[in-house]
Amino acid sequence: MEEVAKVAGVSLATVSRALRTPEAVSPKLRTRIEEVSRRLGYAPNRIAGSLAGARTPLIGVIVPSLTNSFFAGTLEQMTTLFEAKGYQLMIGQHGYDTDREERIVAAFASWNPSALVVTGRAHTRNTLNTLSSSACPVVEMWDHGERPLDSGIGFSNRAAGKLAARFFAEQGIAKAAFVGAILDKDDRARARAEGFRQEFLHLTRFEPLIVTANNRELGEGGSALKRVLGQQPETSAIAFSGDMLAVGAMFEADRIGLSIPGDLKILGYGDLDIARNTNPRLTTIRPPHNAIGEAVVRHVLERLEAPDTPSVNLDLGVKLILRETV
Amino acid sequence: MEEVAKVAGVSLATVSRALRTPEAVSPKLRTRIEEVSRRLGYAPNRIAGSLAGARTPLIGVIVPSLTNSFFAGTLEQMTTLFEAKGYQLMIGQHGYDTDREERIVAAFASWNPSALVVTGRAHTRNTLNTLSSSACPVVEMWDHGERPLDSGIGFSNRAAGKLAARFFAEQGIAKAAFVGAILDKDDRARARAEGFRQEFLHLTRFEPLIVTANNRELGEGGSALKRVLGQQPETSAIAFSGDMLAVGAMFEADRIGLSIPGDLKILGYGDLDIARNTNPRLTTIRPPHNAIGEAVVRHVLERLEAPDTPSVNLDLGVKLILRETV
DNA sequence: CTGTTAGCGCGTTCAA
DNA sequence: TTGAACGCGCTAACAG
Repeated sequence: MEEVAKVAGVSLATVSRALRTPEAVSPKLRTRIEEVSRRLGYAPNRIAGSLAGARTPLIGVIVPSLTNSFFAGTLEQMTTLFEAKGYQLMIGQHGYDTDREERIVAAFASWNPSALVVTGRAHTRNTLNTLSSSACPVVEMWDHGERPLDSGIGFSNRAAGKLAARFFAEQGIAKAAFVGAILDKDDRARARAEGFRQEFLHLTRFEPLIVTANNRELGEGGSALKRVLGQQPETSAIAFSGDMLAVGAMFEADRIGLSIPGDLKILGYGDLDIARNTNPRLTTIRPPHNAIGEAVVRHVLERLEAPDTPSVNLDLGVKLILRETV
Repeated sequence: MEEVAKVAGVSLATVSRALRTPEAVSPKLRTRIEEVSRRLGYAPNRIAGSLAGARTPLIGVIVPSLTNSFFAGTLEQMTTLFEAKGYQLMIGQHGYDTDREERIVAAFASWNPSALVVTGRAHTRNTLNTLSSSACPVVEMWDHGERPLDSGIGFSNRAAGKLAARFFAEQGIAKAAFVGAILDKDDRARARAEGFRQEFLHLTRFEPLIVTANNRELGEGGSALKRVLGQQPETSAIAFSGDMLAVGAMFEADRIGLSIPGDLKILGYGDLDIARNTNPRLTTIRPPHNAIGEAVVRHVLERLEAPDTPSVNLDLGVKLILRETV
């Protein structure tokens, strides 16, 4: 910056102003400075800028997994939208480990970002402390519940589970099952499983079978199907915690000669691209993935532009996408 | 920090040392300072630390897309490995737009990170300038070619395309096609397409049909199949630039009553989880996804620990995974 | 091993 | 509209 100032024949302060708040500098100086700094390939040091300015154009976002297409989609969307406003995303990933989340939140907070976005509502006490003592807007996304720490934008996973149960119950199904990936770690999947169980029991008086899959990938769907059929052979409908598991089960059903939906009804969750293309096409529950990303960005930007904007707590709801597997 | 120093009865420098280089402080002071800073909930300001220390525990990684499972996988792996060494990933995503890449690289460089990792070998002149004038190790990953800017870790996509062509040619196929997603933007897919075309022509004297898909998703695989069959009805083998497209084509083939591999042979690329589970199981080419992530991390850490470590240019190769669709 | 001191590169007052 | 000066919070020399 010193060099730019020297070449342009102005002071450091003027260079800073020309680049940061151009309207506060006379047009001729401004263009000269801009020209010089371009010619010299000057790139301001953001570290110094942030230290002096006490604000960082950084937004911390923490998700459980980058390979989960929901979070990847939300992140891709948020990256693009925030980038357009000059903010940079710091992305963290904790693999459904709340202790790791704690460390990541602490690390992010120490960059004092403009906003912090975390996934879900289950955090350690320390995470909560760090989050609430950081002087920026905090959004808990992908989950809806009472009293978020600051703002909450998501939907009720429990309600999504209930929706599935109600749908099965209305079809007169008695023997149902829910297959969920890593239910011990993924609170959202667990909430869906619990909602399903509770509502199905309530409506039909039958206890559904709950089976845990070891991951959310296709192959596990096939083995989970075998386990379900082993434990409860008369099962006539299965809800899955993810479309990939459901599709894996469809492939397996095909292999063992089970027809869908005749012999077995299958309900997915996620409405991934694949759900529209299987044979038969997969009936599934669609979470508001895009709406979440957009709402988070919109809300954060509002808070940043008008700091007195109040927090929100939004339930964006889910939708049943009726296709051919039920 | 001042408060911690006061309460612990030491100077600022000692607090800094106790937290940064504990071995340089006497055990009793160290424990006292650690205890006080924990009690006070002191979190060092990384911005200030980086400005003073002239090093940032930040590694910039730029990929074309977060929703592409390859990059997501590599990122997930790199996040975990780097985090264990105290580095934080800054993740950028440019959507196959080199101008956007240019802006992201510039933004990242201005945080002066410990290392910069970009995807591929095609960059704008400005990107190249920024990259080479940044004082940190630079890795171009996922692509292999001559003379990387600094280090290169990947494989030859052209060779992957040739492998597919050779495989088809050996089966005595005359009418083949290559379906690639957004070939106009994705240089790696284009390199595979070109390698395929060149080698197939060379070995069989037949020009293969090259078809561009609009995205890399399943639905497009189905429509691409229809287009291929429309333009070249006798096609007996198709290579795809991604497994998802291939699976979409398999679903569509099923719908129109084409048997695989009898009527049509299908070759994927990626060896995603789904490839092991379709009926029939998908024959595919596996890029060294995990090896890339590991090699990048290992190399960067070496360079960071021993700055005189030389650059590398690694070709990690691909592998044909023989299953049932060819 | 510990304290004192001098910046790191910039944004932002305050005067001019 | 511009320039001089200060300080953001910390680390790294240096001296003790």
